[in-house]
Formats: sequence, structure tokens, C-alpha cells
Amino acid sequence: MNDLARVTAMTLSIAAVERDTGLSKDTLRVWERRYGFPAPGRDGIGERAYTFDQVEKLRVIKRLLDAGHRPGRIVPLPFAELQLLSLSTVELTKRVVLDAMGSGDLSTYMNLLRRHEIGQLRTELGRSLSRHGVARFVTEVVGPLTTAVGDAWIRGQMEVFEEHMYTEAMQAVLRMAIASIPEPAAAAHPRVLLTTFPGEPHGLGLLMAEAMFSLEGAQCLSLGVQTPLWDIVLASAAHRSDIVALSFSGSMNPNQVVDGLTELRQKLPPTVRVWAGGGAPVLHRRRIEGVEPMSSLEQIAAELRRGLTPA
Amino acid sequence: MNDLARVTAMTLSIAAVERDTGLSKDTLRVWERRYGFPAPGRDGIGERAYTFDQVEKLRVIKRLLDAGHRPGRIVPLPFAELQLLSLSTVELTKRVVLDAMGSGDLSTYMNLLRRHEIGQLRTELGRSLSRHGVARFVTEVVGPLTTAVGDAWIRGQMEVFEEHMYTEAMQAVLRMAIASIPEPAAAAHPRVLLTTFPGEPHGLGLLMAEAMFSLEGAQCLSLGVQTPLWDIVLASAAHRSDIVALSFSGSMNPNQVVDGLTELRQKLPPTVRVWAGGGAPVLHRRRIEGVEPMSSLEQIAAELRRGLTPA
DNA sequence: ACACCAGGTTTGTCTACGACAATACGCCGC
DNA sequence: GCGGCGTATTGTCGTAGACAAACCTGGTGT
Repeated sequence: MNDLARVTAMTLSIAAVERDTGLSKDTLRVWERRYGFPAPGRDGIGERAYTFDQVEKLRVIKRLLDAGHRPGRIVPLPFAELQLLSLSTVELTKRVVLDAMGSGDLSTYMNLLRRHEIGQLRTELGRSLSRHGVARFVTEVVGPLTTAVGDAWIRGQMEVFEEHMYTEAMQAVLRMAIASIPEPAAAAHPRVLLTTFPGEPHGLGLLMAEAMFSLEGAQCLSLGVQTPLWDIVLASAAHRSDIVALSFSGSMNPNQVVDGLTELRQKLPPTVRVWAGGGAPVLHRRRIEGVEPMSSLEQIAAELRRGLTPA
Repeated sequence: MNDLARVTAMTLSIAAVERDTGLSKDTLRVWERRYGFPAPGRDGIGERAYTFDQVEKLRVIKRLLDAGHRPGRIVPLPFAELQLLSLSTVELTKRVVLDAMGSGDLSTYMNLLRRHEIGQLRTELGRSLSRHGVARFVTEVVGPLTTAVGDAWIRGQMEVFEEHMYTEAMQAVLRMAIASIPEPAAAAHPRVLLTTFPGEPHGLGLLMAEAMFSLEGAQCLSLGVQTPLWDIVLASAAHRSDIVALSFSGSMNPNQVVDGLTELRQKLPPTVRVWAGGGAPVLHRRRIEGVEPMSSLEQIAAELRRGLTPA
């Protein structure tokens, strides 16, 4: 963080590495102690100074962690082996990709994205929306495509900025789709509050859910992403919501998911239902009292049609 | 984080407090050492257990910090005095509010927001957009209104969830406005990449800027918020952008702003210009070599019209 | 009265290393 | 092959001290 480090820019501070890799400072220090990597040099004042190569390797490691590998096994590995591992991780998720590729023009969209033809991508997505209607577009295109994009990222075949481009394009299309759904008659329909927890930046799941809810006539109020817990409670009261719907991606820390949901459940009145959906595996591995896991977008519609009699 | 704490839910762990207040664990511990507040109890395993009252007070303190107060002065103060301070902080920002209120129906929108009439708010904003056109809508309504909302939050007169509601409603309107701007003829216009740094979650500034750029015929590519530094560089290369435009709100840590901009400037080719705008005071207090601070939305249009001859 | 500089205080972040609870692995017996 | 139990792994929290950068304050010069 001193001038030398900044001017030469050959090294990064621990805070910069935390920002770039998503690994906490505590974790970085404890890995250094335990596995001997990363072993940063020190700058003039004795603070850790990481090289670009180290950060590069850390990013690959982070991806592999998210894909299910364990630190003790992979952190000590040389860079080349990590890259091999990245590719072989394809196996774990092959089914999803095959599903995705089988069901339509997903590969078309993926190719447009890879070529950074964002305008074209948005046009094609809009066309698909018109052709299939909102419901099928969301369940058969947006859902699988988003999974495929996340998957490509895990395998190291897609950069973060490409995922951002995808999110931005899809967001534009989805918001247009949602705006096209007519407002429901006021009463007799459930009121739904949608948001994500702090630390969860992925908003596409939220928009997909909002579309599904709106199609069933629910009165939706979205707070966007990363709402503090206490504000979810306040907003739920202000909106008089029947359901609080949360979205969790695989990038969320499982502890934060479980702790947060437990805490939220306690702070909300028992009459308010909590629905949790998204790609985070922890949702289905650990049951939480009073929180209903949604395993698919279709389940939203199904549950709503079953009526809101207590679970 | 043990079961006792979770089940009784009368206390929060230090991680939960960091999440709810935005104050780092390090800061919380050092305040306890120095000022004697917060002085949390300990749970069964010796970890800090914060009460709701303490968290409540911490949130007020955080607001006051963002408004320019200093920890040593305010952290030891009793709760009642902090609340008084919150209100008297009106002075600091009075001018902005008066400006805002003077120039149109901003108070109408503020009242709708306070009453949580989000549907109505969106309708009225859409009407205003149609009436004034995109450019005037952005500079005379969105800008001042966003400032007024942030200001009300500083003064403790608006909850975070209300700010989220506002952001969501405005985002819908702005995206529609941007979609209505026709694509420019391909060549001869600058290509602009828009995004924010990690840690900066506020996306409205980005959308306002995108609207202004698009109106001037620029080819915009937005990555949304919180793009890692290195991915900004990659995206800039992929998009062959002439300008990288960043947005910073007052909530950003000044150090992260300066360090990040310095680092980004070094990683980008010198031919790519870096424009930094938004409400963060640090942008105008400290000059950064090769980074051009934008003090207003109007300046975007002005600079673009001046042409892209080197600054 | 205003600008500027020096000296002192404040403040966030970094250092180090030990400890422990929760989770996941892997072995064993069925 | 599959369920249960001991062991290894792993992230986070604990302590306390240090220091650079930012900020305030008071004094001097113009």
C-alpha cells in the first residue's frame, strides 16, 4: 500500500488480493502458514506484496474451490496441474451442459457471448422471448443459459467480465418482459418481496423469480440485490408481504446462507413465508426450520397454484 | 455463531455485525479497545456477542461517519446525542436539498417513496421522462432526486430498504429510457465501457451516465456494478473502448478509490481514457494522473462534444 | 485577516500466532 | 454398496502491538 508498491505496480497488497480473488485476508494468511502458498514478498514496511502470478493462481484456485475441490489438495499444486484440473472438472457438470445444449439454441447465445456480440445477443434473446412467451422463455432459455454461463466460468472458459456482459444483456431483456406483464387485480393475490442477502451480487435469479411470480398474478416488490437482513424485515412489514423470496447462487458462503436464513426466519412474523431458491447447493443439503427451498423455477408457479395454505 | 446464540437470537456475531453495519471486524475490535464501545458480551465459546441496541447505535454512527464526522468524537457519545447530531447534520447538506426541492416535483416523488407507493412512483417518473425527454429527465430529475434520497438516508430519515425500492423503480425507468435511444451509426463515435469497482454497489450513477453517453451517440457497453479491476482491463481490450467510465458514490472507501484508479490507469493502455464521476468527494480532493474527474452529468456531454482530442 | 507549514493526534489496517467448532473425509463393519 | 464413527481439514475468531496516512491544531510569516 506504500508508494513504491503503487508506482511500480508489480505487486499487490493483501487488501487488493482480497478484492481481486474474493479470498478473505484471514484465509490468505492461514494458507501461507499451512500450505506455503501464496508466499508473497514484503514491501518496505514489512507488509505482504503479492505478485501477479500468485494472484492468477489464486483465482484459478478460487474457481476450483467453488467447483467443490478442497484447499488442502489443490493449493500446494503447481499452476499447470491446476489448469488441467480446471478442464477435467467438466465431468462434474457435464450433464447440465448437455441438457442445456440439447434444448434449443443455447449454443447460439453462448457463441454470441463468446464473440462479445452483445447487441446481437440482446436482439436474439428478445426474439426468443417473443417466440416462446415469458414463462417458457424464463424456464427454458434464461435458466439453462445462466447455468451454462456459470458452468463455463467454473471451467475457466469464461472471464468474469463476459459473465457481467451476459448479466447486463439478459437483465435488459428480462426487465422488459416483466414490464409487459399486466398488473394483477389488487386483492386475493399473494404479496411477494424479493431480494438477496448481502454478499450475493447475482440478480438474474431474482428477475427470473419475479417474472414467474408476476405471471401467477402475485404482487411483486423487488429490492434488488444485497439488502441487509434487518431491512428485509422492515420492508416485509411495510409491504405487508405474504412471502419473502430470496435467491442464492453458488458463490455464496454456505455459512452465511444458513446463519442469515435462520436469523431472518426469527425476525419475521411466523405468518410470513420464506422461500429460498437458486443454485446454492447448501439450500438442499441442509433443511432450515420455516424456510422452504425452491428447487426450480417451475416450483414457484406450482406452489402458488397450490394456494397459500400453510405448508 | 454457536447454537445458543442462534436459537435465542438475542445477540449477533461479529461477522453478522460487519454484514449489518458495513464496519470491518478489525474496526469493531479496535473501537472496543480504544473507545470502550461497542462492548459486547461473550457467548459460550468466548466470542463477541453484540446486542441489537449496540448494532442500532453502530448503524447511526456509520451514517454519521459517512456524513463526515470522526470516530473519536462520536463513538463515545450516548445514543440520544447521536440522534440529535443526525438531525443537525441537515446543515451540511441543506443547500443540496433546497436545490432539489426548488427544481420541480422532487418532493412529490419523495413523498411517494416515503409512502411506499412504488407503482405510483414508477408511473410518475415515466410521465416525467416523457414530458422532459431523456436528457433533461436525467440531469434535472434523476440526479437531484438520487442526491436527495442519499441525503435523507444520511439524516436518518430514510431506511436502506426504501433506498433499495427507489433504486429499483428508477432503474426500471432508466433502462426503458436507454432502450428508447436509437443505436448510433457505427464508426466515428467513441466506444465507452461503463462499470463500478468492487465494493461500489450503487448502479444508478452508471445508468445516468450511460444515458448521457448514448444521447451523444457513443457506443456504450455496461458491465453493471462491481467488476474486478483486471476484468475491466480485459473488457476494455475486448470492446476496443476509447473511454472507461467509472462511477463512485460517497459510500466508497476513499483509499480503495485512489488505489484502484491508480492501479487501473497503469494496467490500461495510455490511449484509453479514464473518466471518473459520482458523488464521492475524494474524486475532487485528490487528483490522479491520467484520470479525468467528472463533476456533473452535463460535463459528460460537454467533453464528448469537445471531441476526443487528448486532454 | 489570511495562507502556509510543522508537530501532534487520530484512525484504519496490517502484523503474528494460537485456538476451536463445524464440516468433510475415509475407514470400518455390516 | 451403504451407514455410522473417529480423524483430519479448514475458516473464522481470539489476543495485542505497530505504523503510515490523514487529519487537526496552533503558531508564524506576509
